[in-house]
Amino acid sequence: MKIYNSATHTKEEFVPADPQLVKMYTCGPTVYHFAHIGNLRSYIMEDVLEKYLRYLGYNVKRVMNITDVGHLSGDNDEGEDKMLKGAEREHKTVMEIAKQYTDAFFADCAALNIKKPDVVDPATNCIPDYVRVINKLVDTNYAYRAGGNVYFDTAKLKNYYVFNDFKEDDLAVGVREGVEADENKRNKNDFALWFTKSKFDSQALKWDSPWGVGYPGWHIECSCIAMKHLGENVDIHCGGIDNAFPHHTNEIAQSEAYLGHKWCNYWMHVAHLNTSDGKMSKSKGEFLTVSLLRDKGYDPMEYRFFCLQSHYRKNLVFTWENLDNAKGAYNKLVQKIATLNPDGEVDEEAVKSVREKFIAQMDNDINTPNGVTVLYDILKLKTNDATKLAAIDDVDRVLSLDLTKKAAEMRKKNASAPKAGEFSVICESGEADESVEALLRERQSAKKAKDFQRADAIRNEVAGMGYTITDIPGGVKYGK
RNA sequence: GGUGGCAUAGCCAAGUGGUAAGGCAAGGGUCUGCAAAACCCUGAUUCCCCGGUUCAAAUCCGGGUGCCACCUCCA
Repeated sequence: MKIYNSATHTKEEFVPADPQLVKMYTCGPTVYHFAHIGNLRSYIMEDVLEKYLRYLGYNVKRVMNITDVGHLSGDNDEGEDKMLKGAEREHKTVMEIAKQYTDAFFADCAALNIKKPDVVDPATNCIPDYVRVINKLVDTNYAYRAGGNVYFDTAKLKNYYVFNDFKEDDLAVGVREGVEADENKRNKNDFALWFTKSKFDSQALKWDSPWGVGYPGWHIECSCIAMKHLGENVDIHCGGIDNAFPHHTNEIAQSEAYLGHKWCNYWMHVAHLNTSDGKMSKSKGEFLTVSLLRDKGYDPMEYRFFCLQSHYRKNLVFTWENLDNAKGAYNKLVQKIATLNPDGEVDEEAVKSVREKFIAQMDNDINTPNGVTVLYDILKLKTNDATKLAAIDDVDRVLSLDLTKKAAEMRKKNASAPKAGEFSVICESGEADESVEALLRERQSAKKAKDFQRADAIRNEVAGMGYTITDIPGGVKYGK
């Protein structure tokens, strides 16, 4: 498999250090609020990567952190910790907030068929690891104490800027308003490993350490949690593109300074889901969550399909119109699959050749748009339906779009349809409505009597109530 | 200001030197009392612009233009 490695800016053949086991690390969410669907885009694409590696026969150990400490809040920064801010907003403790939104995050993931990583570890669970690593960094002079805090000295590294060709002098500090340079830092991009004093003193969770009571910096979390569960090297580290600098850059700096050797071989960064006016955020515009999508009548699978139709390294613009486009395409696809007859013998050779085609596409830097196209190729195949269904199931182990499951549901719904000789009224979605059904029966009588004016009038009336109706052989379907 | 990325039909989107996949929408047809659904058919002389390399460029090179991201935290 070839994958684009942000660290080298090229597509490279993926070769794990241990051919039997891929060690994968993913930056997890900060659990101070619900995830928005842009956050979830990254996790969907990383889920595809993980499942694809398994599909290829690798064992995968995937680790994810949960950030529940030590995170500055974003815009409107008044010097508060994000977690604390969430707690104040909802009149709960920080730990309650962490639990609530961790659960909400994994519920969203489940709805989107994102597999839970093999190991999930909250940052607050790993304090001794941070202390051990920071201690060594201080001993080896990679870190220094200043103003009560411990900082990493980026000048000690030959190649600090891994992902971007930055020159330190050109970097603007405090590009946005309200951010002041930290006087304690020796170099512009030195970062805190441990705080005992910061511009805000309201941090709720604090721990004892050799440098005083305080809490860890954000970057040290991921390095230590990765080392705790994956050992001294990581094959592939994933995250949103916004994390490349400084977060991942800092992870590399501290990990390699601590270990004394190369730490992670491949870096996968997922581009952003934007709205028409830029980066999606929780505070700007509509707060787009999985539950909002559901409230608006979208199935989470439709959103997953929307994401898969686009390449992970390309910005994707979210508009309701674009989502409708994906919704239509997804449902049309399921509908086609629902017409396939599952009885019959599977042609294993044909499934194998579909598999090869799918691998050829996905091997090229996880090309999911082409992976999805394979589904359409399958439907056009000159083979029996059972074979097509088997091929779809095989590919869907990676895409996880619940295709045959949804198709079976649809088939079942259609099976409850009209019995011969009588006229059936079938409610497709929403609550069955007696008055609508009576109207539809009246429409049928009108049609029989060739009173089409009356029949159309009834259709308009029912449409006015928010229903769409579809005539089918022997009956009529209606739904919201 | 610096750095990185992107620019392909109404929309989503693949394609990294050999003459523009796929999907959605739209239009036409079949079917239907009319619709809807389903099925069939129809799309870019051209890939942001201008130069260059080459027998051959959407693909490579140079120069523009536009958009996005990062440089406080963010997926």
